[in-house]
Amino acid sequence: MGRTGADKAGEPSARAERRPRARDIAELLGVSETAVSFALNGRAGISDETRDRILRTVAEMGYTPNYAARALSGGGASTVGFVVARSPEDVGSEAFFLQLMSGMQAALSASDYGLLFQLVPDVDAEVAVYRRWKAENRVDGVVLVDLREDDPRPAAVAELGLPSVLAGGPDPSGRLVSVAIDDVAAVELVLDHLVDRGHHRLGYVAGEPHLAHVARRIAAIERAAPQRGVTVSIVPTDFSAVAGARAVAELMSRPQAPTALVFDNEVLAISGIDVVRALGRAIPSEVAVVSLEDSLICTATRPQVTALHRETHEFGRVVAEHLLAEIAGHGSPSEQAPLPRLMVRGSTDSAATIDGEPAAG
Amino acid sequence: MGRTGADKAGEPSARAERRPRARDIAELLGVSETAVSFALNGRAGISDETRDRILRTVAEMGYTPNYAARALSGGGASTVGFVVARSPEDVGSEAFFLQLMSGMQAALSASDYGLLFQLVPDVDAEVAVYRRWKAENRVDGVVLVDLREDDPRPAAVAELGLPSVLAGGPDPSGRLVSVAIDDVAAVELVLDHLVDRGHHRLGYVAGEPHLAHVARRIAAIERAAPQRGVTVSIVPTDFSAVAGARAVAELMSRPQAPTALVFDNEVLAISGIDVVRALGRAIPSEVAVVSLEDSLICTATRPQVTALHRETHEFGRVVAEHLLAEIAGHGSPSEQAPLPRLMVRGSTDSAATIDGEPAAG
DNA sequence: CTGAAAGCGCTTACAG
DNA sequence: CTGAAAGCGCTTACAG
Repeated sequence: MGRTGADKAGEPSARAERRPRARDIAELLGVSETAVSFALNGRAGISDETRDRILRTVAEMGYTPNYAARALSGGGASTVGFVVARSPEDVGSEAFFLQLMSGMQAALSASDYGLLFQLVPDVDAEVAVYRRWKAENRVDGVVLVDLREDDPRPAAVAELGLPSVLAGGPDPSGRLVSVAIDDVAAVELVLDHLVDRGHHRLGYVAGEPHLAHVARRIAAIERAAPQRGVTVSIVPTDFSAVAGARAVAELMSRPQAPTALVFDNEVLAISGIDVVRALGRAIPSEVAVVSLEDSLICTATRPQVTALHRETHEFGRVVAEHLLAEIAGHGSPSEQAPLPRLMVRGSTDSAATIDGEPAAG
Repeated sequence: MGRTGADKAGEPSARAERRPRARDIAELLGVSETAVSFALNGRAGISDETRDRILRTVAEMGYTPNYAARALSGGGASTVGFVVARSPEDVGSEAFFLQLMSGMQAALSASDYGLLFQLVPDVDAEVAVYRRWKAENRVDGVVLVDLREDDPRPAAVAELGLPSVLAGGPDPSGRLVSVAIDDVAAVELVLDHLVDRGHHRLGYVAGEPHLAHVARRIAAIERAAPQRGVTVSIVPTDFSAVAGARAVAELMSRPQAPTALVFDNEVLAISGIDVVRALGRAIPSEVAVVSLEDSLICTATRPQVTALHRETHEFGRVVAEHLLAEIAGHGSPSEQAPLPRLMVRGSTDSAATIDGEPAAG
């Protein structure tokens, strides 16, 4: 290997830029390898002066420890894992995941952490991945999403002793540290907006109710609607466009049909809008439409769709920072994500301007 | 560590499910650790019978080698790297990346490979990541996307000896193995469709021309249009909605305004459509619209947007398989991705049905 | 506070 | 064809 191998193979240059090792730093400074390791990992047992000298040299030489050696000897893996249990199609339609990952990156690369990504069919496979990663010391922690009822993951990561943060909590069992989303306040924002515009009969086309956040939204809307003198009919779906269309057809055929429809996400919303149109009802004058998720899709329709907008990139950054704190052992308390903003567009307000167009049109 | 540590800490169970090591297999079978390693890595030097016995036991026990130990001792890292050099916003709007990754996963997890993902601001940062990954033996290979002119990456991965595959080639320099996209045929598909519908004056709102695939599309359209008696005006943009709107405004103000507009992607298309509408031109009767990328966005507009549709998930799977072959040392020849299909929708054909709605409407 | 030594679990020359 | 040994670059008891 190393020199000999490189020379034999006639590689680029004789003084091939071999990375410095901890031992090189130690020899250079006349200290032990142990001292270098202690300095790097913030352990007690060396003088402040020695620590400073070492850290300064490390910074100068741009030394970073070999991750494989660390992982093998029980140190950290400098890697965070992110597993998503969805079918490829479901995942692909959600810009959410990529934005979340890119936000996580912002925090992770600042700390020289890598992000190991995996897509699996279900949460049991997800747990199996965690088990393997833990056994191999392959990741230092994981980010969880899409918590559902009877979810095996909180117990699994606890048993494995795998640091983790739930993106989009809270965890009802209270076991997971989370960056939570205040679905109650978010739903109230939507209701107030609709009540303002004179709506008192709502239809809510929900997602899969065994997902924790869907259940929370349903509970929130059931609680907030009566307080505002609003009646609401809730139809759960599997998030598919077909189910969304069917739900709207059913809602609109009722004797007291709703005057406003709230959709769990924008895919449901666009398929619902088609049905409303096919029934000959005008948007927003006869039926108002709101999506609880925002994306470019909401601005592609005419009228554009009023939607709750989250700063997902920032959300991801905060999640990753919590995880890093968790990994470092400073337990970070659960936190609330900033409240989403309601982007008021033409589907609830005919006076709204089209995004990206000058007010004059 | 190990037993002692676990016992002291009072962990779950005395017979904590310690993973088997290569040595355990060797002892069980009465062979040397070397033999196990050779069997696992398909190296010559052991009898077929020994190899079979080892492999059978390995399968029975579900043994997988510790990745960190392998990486440290110069074996593979069982990991593939994927770096995207874009701003977080640009990446988030492209379902393409997530679908590509999910397709790659399909091939990778079948071979127990992980996917290390990183987002960086530019290709120079990307090269720096490759350099570090290579020095640490952290990945066995990488997937490249978004090749541009004067791209430093082909030379860099070659110099580093880092196996790599270009998703969406070909590489004009011919250095990279690629899964290429036949932009010529794709563009011809679009032109034929438009000529069929009687269009002879085209406007092409292109992306950034220093991206290789954009340059290829521009060249293809410049070549194919005259062959069909079509004139085409090309306006490059930076892919932003604002630039798209400006391009359309400019094109439509020309004395001989185009009767059909082709957009490099759907984000450009939806902002272009707004401008066409604002000018009072009807789609598709006065101006036809085609997007060279498809997504849910194209089905959210009215009329829906005719678009070239790729099987990105399958594309990702093929890319990953090429990379695995590359890593294994069986150089895999470059390949062509299957031709995209043209999804004919209302923006070019008023008789087209709306996706997801029964023909009756 | 410091240093020499063992160990993590593999791979790979090298000698039989 | 096989086995004993060194080495990858760290971390961490353990003895000074």
